[in-house]
Amino acid sequence: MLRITKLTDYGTVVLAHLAAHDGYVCSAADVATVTGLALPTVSKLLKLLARSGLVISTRGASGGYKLSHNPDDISATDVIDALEGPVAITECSSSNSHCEHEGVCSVGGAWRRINIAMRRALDDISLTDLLRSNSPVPRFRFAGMPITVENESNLRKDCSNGL
Amino acid sequence: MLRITKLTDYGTVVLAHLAAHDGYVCSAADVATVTGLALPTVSKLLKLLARSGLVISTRGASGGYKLSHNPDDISATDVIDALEGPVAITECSSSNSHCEHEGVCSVGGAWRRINIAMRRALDDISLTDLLRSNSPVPRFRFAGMPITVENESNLRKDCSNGL
DNA sequence: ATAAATAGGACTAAAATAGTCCCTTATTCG
DNA sequence: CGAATAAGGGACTATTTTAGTCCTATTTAT
Repeated sequence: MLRITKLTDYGTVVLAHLAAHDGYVCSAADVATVTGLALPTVSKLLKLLARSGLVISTRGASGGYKLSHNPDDISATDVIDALEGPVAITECSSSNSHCEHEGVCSVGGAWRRINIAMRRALDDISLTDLLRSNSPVPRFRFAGMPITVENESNLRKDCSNGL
Repeated sequence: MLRITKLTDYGTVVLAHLAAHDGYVCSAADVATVTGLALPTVSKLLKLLARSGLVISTRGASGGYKLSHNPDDISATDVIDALEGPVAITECSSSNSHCEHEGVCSVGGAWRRINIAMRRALDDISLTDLLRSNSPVPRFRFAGMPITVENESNLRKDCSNGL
């Protein structure tokens, strides 16, 4: 569970390479050679990353990619969203799906709430954090269920935003 | 991303039913009828939950299932582990797999560390929390990267334990 | 004995992921 | 200008994971 896809993992490697060459454009071929990943895969990754604005592309000869922001300003959530799209933790949690068991479901979106909370936690992890090799295990503290209940409209807004 | 499977979601519904009938054994058929889930599916879920010790089964006529512990003492991690098995956040993060890109991987298990941290956070969420309907979005605080680096043997222990 | 249950596993179908390839468009450089 | 380089977009296949069903064996109450 809580699995990120291989592609996201590779994506982080690719971003790491760009971060290491801050400011300089690198072609997909360069990245593939250095990272040892297959070119078509790197190509696909960079296209996705470019589309979501994490990297800036330059077309044509001597073109390539570079990070659009400082690694400190790219969050783990950004990377995941770019490469896995807005996916929900459960079927029912995506805003426009309707669960056939809604009538009898006694879970009531608990997992969805957890997912929202996790995403918020991941917002605070930057690409820099991800790259700091041998960094220790981060700490997420479960700060409990707040007293104030967020109203449903807030939840939905979160969901449509890619939870 | 961070998706739990449908089965885990259903599993929570099933556990909710058992929690609501605390102490009494319920047959898979009962649970299926009340929850509206298909019997074969409920059956499969309960078998898995029994195998991992979350529920206790009684065989034979008038047999069935009941929770093995108080809902307060069953964590979200328990449920996930029971139904999805020890799955790693990335390929490389499972202890006995070897990543073909290890030599050039500059990510160095960052996602794995995040996964470990998340699991720890989920340890603090109980089945009771999950069932409290309309409960607010929980809060996980990213408490940062600790100064003290956990040594590798500790990490491995965590991993083999299903990270 | 018989009926009611779980245990275990095999099996099929559906969905998500991974990975590759082809063609188009833009840009540089000779 | 034209050739080479590189990204953009999308289609497509294969693989893996997940979902869901079914069959047979075993256990236990009546």
